[in-house]
Amino acid sequence: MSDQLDRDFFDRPVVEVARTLLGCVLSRRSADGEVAVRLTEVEAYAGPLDPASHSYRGRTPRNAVMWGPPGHAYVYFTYGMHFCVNLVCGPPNTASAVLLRAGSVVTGSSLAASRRPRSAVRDLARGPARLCQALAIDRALNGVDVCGDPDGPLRILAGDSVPAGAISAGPRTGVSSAKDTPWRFWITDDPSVSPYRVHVPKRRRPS
DNA sequence: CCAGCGATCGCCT
DNA sequence: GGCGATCGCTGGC
Repeated sequence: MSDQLDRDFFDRPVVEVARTLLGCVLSRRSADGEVAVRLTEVEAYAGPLDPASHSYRGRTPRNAVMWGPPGHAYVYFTYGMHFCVNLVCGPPNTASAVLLRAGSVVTGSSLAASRRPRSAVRDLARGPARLCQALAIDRALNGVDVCGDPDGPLRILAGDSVPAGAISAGPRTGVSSAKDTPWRFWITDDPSVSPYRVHVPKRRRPS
């Protein structure tokens, strides 16, 4: 078994944290059992100066957790049906966070599959909302400490370190602003990495 | 107060 | 590769 990361891990520049999180393990324990994924794809969001960040327009009730201490989960609801999970990074009060976009299931694959019955194994946590579905992450986990509580419902654990040469970088997915900032990181050629999609603004249906 | 739209996914062709 | 589902945050009025 691997050790839980400590708070200091997150008290660093967000891009460095993002790269280092690749290969680490996110474990979710619930009444049903445990599901854990090895992280294969992440994105860095750098706080109020980053136009793509939820904290860009300042503190709101939704993003309040981003201004809290590092090493906590920021869970948000989007598109009227999906949850996504971030890990808050330091230094404190910089409101930066890493979005966890994809992983491969390493523990509890049958439980994960029961939560996503139509999903192929490689797709169980392939995408930020699928990852939350496979791990049963929802609003109830917003703000939980992932590195300071060994008995917590959501923990981040050390994994095999990923060599720098095995990491790719590119623009963040589905983000309309700052598309020249290569702050999406993934393990090169890993099948659980989500397909890249450029942001396409939606047109309203003509009446 | 409320219209617009998003760090998406799954089903359809 | 296109499109509909579905809801709460945000900012403009």
